[in-house]
Amino acid sequence: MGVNLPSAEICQGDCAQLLAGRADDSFDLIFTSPPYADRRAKTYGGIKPEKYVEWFLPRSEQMLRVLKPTGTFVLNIKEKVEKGERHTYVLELILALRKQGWLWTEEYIWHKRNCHPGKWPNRFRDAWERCLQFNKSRHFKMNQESVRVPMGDWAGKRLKTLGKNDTSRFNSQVGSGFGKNIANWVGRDLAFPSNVLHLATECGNKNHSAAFPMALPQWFIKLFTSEGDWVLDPFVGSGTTSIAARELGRNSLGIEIKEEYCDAARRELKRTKLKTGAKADDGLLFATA
Amino acid sequence: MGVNLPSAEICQGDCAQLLAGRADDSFDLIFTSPPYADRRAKTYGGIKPEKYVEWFLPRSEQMLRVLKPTGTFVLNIKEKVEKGERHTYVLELILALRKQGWLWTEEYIWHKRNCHPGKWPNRFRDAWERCLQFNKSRHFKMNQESVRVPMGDWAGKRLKTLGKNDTSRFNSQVGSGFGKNIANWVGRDLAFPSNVLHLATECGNKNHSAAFPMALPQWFIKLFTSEGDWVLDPFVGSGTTSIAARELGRNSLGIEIKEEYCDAARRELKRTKLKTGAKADDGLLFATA
DNA sequence: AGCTCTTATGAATCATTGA
DNA sequence: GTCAATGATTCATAAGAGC
Repeated sequence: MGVNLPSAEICQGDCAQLLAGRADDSFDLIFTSPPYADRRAKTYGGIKPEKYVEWFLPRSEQMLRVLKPTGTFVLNIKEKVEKGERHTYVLELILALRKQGWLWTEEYIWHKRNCHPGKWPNRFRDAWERCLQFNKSRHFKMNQESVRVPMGDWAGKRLKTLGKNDTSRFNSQVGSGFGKNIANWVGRDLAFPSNVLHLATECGNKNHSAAFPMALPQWFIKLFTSEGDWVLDPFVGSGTTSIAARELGRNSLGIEIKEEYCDAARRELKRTKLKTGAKADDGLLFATA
Repeated sequence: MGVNLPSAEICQGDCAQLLAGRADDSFDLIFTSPPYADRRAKTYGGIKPEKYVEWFLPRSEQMLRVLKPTGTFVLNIKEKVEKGERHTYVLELILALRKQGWLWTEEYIWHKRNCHPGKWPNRFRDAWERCLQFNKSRHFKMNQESVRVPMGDWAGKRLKTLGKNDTSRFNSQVGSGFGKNIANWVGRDLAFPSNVLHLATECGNKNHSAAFPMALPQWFIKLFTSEGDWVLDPFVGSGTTSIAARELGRNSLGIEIKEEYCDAARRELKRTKLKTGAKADDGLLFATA
């Protein structure tokens, strides 16, 4: 039993230390939402915005080491407002991570469909967060097909009768067959998404208030890993990333410094739905540093 | 005639020089979409990404001077991809503008509902651009009520067609600036928007193909100015910002280096619909450097 | 007027080819 | 070797034509 089941490990401790004991090139995806500056003050000692980059770099250095060359690092983050201004520590972090050896491949926008209510005289509600994609190499794994979305009625109409536009564009090609081109569209009812994700925040969740909805790590896990791959979240909080990984058949390691969050994450993981025939806690490893 | 009409001036030349002749503290809003690095090579000589900040700063220095203390500067920009990475010149520009004395108040996201098609092995289509808000002081003018939208899914549809409909309905002048049809909604629940704007690019428009839809400057003009205020676009292109300003009863100065764009902007401005009784070209000033 | 269907095209990006 | 030009790929929207 459990041989083909994904393992899910939750470790209590600081990822700066815990990752040091892990092997090089062992994870396919790092997805995380680190404690934002000045948030969770009790947990990480309240990182000051001015010290944020300095605090982050030793941790991202370990992440760079344990990530496979074809792997991806997705950082969900948003700068806070201080004295009426957006703080610049996220911009500085991006520049610093590039200096550390990361490639800044892309910036996805998570559009929070239902963002926090509130009103201020000088700004509107903040309805988006950054999902920064970093890589070790330009040649990383990406399963675009796994996140395709239903298309408009464009394709069906288009295929009935080809417009002049298609014909003329096609004619500009030299020496390839018409059928080859149109074959891409036959039976196609799914379109590739863009770099803007529309996800509602999960509100009204009693026990654990996660920083992001399950759908967020799900999307990136599907996109950047395959079944059996390894997912790491060095600031796993209440375990959302680990649960998403487990449900998708990926192995995972979640690191969390706060004991209560670890407990919550482990509880939730045990309740995770698995394939028929598996015991709920097969493959679960709950080590403590 | 024309006493209460907004003036609209289009000047041909480089804003670095032309702004030098303008008075301090004379504009309420600067809205612009500068030539992106390596784009519009024929017009601006194709600014190299590495040189972008250096190229921009003398111009933004003038902007800082001519902006009123309560005014706002909105910069629509997006970094290009180079060798598989997002370039960092926009991040560096934000940091440099702060050093120059600007406050980075907010970053709005323009979500392009119809972004450019295409497929690549390592990224999805780019569906968003930055609208960076900068100020001279924490105490700037902001008319939040002017951009409220009805609650429910009607809001999305309304925003989508904001440009065209508002344009044709403006003659009916309602204090809200939305046009008469919005009057139907007076008394219903209006909600404040968030910092994510959902607007389609205007494609398939033969006469003037603007980099951004009319609705984009319209939104910021309503938000950050009142009737009779002064709007500046130092890279006005085909005149979209100036037209939006004029239709909303704001005075405007548009600067554009390329003669053909100036001509197009002037043509469009003459066609702009105004309040009843006004001659179409009342208040228009088409100076050439 | 209100539909449907046709057509054009947009601040794109990457791999390949040629200078 | 680097760098510039070209071709291939792709989808949401609006204008316009036709009914």
